[in-house]
Amino acid sequence: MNRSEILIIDDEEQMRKLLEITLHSHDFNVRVAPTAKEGMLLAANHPPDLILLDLGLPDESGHDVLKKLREWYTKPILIVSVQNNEEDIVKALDNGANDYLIKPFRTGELLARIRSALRNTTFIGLNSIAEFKDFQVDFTARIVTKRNEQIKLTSTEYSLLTLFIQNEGKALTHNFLLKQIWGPSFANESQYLRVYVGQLRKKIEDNPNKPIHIITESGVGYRFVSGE
Amino acid sequence: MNRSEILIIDDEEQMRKLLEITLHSHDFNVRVAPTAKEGMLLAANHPPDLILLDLGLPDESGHDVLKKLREWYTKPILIVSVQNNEEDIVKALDNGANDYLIKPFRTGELLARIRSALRNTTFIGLNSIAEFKDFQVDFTARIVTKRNEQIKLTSTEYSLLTLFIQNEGKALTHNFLLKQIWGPSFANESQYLRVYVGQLRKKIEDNPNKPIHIITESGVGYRFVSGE
DNA sequence: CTAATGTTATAAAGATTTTATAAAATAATG
DNA sequence: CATTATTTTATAAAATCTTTATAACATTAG
Repeated sequence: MNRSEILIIDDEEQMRKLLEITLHSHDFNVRVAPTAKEGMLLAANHPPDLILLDLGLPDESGHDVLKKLREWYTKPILIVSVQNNEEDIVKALDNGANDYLIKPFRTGELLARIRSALRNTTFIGLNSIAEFKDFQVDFTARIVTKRNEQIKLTSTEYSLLTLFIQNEGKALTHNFLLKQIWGPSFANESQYLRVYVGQLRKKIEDNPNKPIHIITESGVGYRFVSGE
Repeated sequence: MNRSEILIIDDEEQMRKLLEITLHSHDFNVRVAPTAKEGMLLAANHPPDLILLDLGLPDESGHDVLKKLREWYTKPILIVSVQNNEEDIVKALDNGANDYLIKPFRTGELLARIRSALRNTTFIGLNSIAEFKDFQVDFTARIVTKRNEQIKLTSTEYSLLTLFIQNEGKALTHNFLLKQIWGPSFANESQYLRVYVGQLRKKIEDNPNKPIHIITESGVGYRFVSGE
């Protein structure tokens, strides 16, 4: 349940298949795109937890795709490329890539680098658990517990909660939350947020009518506070 | 200036020198340690912003050093090793290393990977706060505090206060304030301003009748002064 | 000094926007 | 196909913003 989503943007049929099978067998949900255009569209409409990006795409330079993604996408992007020259590597890393792997790569290493990158965004540690007065979140196991009872969150609810916890104390605008969870094209769908904040409150707040964790900032957005 | 500090733990004299010179010439502050023991001591006494760790140390396995460091050290650790086998790489990454470079490496790539690793951690927790004698504003969290009590401002009130603070000391005309907050078509609605200045004063001034921060400039507008 | 005029302050009523919630319709998943 | 999740719609409630009314204050002319 609640697997991390990975988007693969690569034009080689064989490579896509290999990656898809490998990742799927290691408990990731996988989406694939053979072109820059499709990749960016998929990312925008359904932001994944991590993107594997090939530099050699048929319709657009991978470097450009990287730049465009980084205008709004904040989670890890790993480059997977046959290019083994320093110029490409440095350029990609400086444009916001989190890692750069050269094809052909070792499967185990790829998986380890993916785990490492995912860990760094939730960044609290190797076995990270966020604890609050009345509930806790185990980021590595993706499990939310309230008073020792496990709570079932849908993947959207879980992403939203994670985003809130990562920005504890800060007021987050509707715009920001929508872009991060649903993608840039959903920036005006405030109603989505209301529905999901409501569902989250129902699940994690003792009294959903008087929330102590997810506070509404009228006209602005929401703020997560740990409470204590 | 504020350069990032990097700790190098490597037993090869030549490698240490090379890294030290390279990093120093790229505006990093560098400390070096030739052994695991010295490295961990240095890290503990003077935590750097990033650690470059060689796996082949004379006194202790690099993997063990990594594990021990990760018990408390949360910033990036980059492995630099001659070992090019998958087992070592996967083990290091899963033990909390942020990256793994194989010697000999390309200098430009190393620097780019260091920049990348630093980028992913440094943006956490740089918040700008404006402090005044009796109240303060945290712009990143959007929190206004008065004598340690949090104050609730509506979004218009907050915008107005922000605008005042940004132009501290200057007399701001009605026209300017109205245009900035409500837009150019509201330039004549001075009454709006009176209402909102009144509400702001009630919330941030000790004595709203004798304001010390938001001063009326009759016939002109208002002036925000820090007061001390 | 007093009245007249222009400016500012404050409370409160009315209008609008924003938010919460349930529930139905649609889509995705296994 | 059955189940679960997401999107969409509808409506009630809450919060905020706008507008009005009135009072207070200051300045200047007579």
